[in-house]
Amino acid sequence: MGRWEPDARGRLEQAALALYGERGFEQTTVAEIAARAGLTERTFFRHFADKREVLFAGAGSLQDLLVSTLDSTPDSAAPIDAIAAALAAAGARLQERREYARQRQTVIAANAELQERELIKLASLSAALADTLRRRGVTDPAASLAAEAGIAVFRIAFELWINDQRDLPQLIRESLDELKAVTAGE
Amino acid sequence: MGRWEPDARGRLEQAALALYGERGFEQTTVAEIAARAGLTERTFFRHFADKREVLFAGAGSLQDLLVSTLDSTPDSAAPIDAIAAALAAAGARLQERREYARQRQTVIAANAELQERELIKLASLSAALADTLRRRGVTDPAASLAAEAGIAVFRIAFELWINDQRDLPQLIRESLDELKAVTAGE
DNA sequence: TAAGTTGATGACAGTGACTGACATCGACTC
DNA sequence: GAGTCGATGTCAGTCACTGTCATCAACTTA
Repeated sequence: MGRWEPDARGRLEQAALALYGERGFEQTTVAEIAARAGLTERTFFRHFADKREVLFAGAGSLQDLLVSTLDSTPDSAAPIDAIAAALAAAGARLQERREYARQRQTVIAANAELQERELIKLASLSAALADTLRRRGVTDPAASLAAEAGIAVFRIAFELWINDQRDLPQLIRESLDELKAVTAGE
Repeated sequence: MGRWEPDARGRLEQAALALYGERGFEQTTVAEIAARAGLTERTFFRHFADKREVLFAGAGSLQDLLVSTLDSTPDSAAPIDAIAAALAAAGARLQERREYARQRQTVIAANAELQERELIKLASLSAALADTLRRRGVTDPAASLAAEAGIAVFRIAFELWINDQRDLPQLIRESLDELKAVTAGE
């Protein structure tokens, strides 16, 4: 056995989610999280840039999945449909950890600072999707708009999924159809 | 003359924007802002909830303008078009203080924390617009989607406006047309 | 196998954002 | 003239976050 218990990072993530759920984000100190994980406050900040980031560690891999799915979508698909397909794939991945996602979302919904962090992660996803579209030859502002609209669709569908029990990829497709109906103008 | 110089809040806003522009947001302490305004740190926090909020004091009145404009739009207009009209009105107001808006946006663009705050303000705008649509009888998720899509249109148009010299309400209308083209599916 | 290196962690002091409690004092009221 | 009020100042305290140096098991290399 090593000098330390393994997976310090994972223990910190678990301890943080548990404590944020029990007492709330603001009422939890980083020192308490670290203590529950058997570590010190200083070590927490070596693994996570700040107190919020511990809830968003998985965002990077989700973004990778989104981009690679979008990249492997045939160019024949319209940009907004290609994005929706990528979002549906990401949605399927999220759905595998429904209980975790729900618990995490409850914590985020209870705190404005965490919502801010979530919004900037979604904006980062949007930027990555727009970049990928541009590499496929989609010009701006169409690329940015398709990405932003896709993220909007995802947000709406995700919110429905948290409350209902329905299939997230399906909700994403339905939300996209709603958006198409809403924007079908003049 | 009163006991204190007038408009302490306004002086704090000016001092903060100037200092954030000169040295950057992180390199500026609240004590420095207060000193430049002839006040103390404690007084800063009586006027603004935190160090970021001093840049977002005008968000409330912009939201009021948006909502009242949307409220006075005839029900015959499609939801997305009513929202675009409200956004164009808000755009016209922003355009009256172009240089201020540009300076402020430069500061925000240079700092992730400020971008987070801006995103949650936009999300709040979106929620207010969706609420207003619901009061007009638009059902969800169409109301939320129209509001989110509208905010996406606004973001894209605003970014173009900062860089170009073109008319912001016009850019908003053009971005909406782009969105309609992008989402015109199958 | 002894010596050196590495990488994750601990210990500790320091800065700055933010808060609560209390004091101050000109303006305004009666 | 006494009392109240509202904006500000003062001060002590908590906690997020950072820089620096020490520790020590595992790994490397001669």
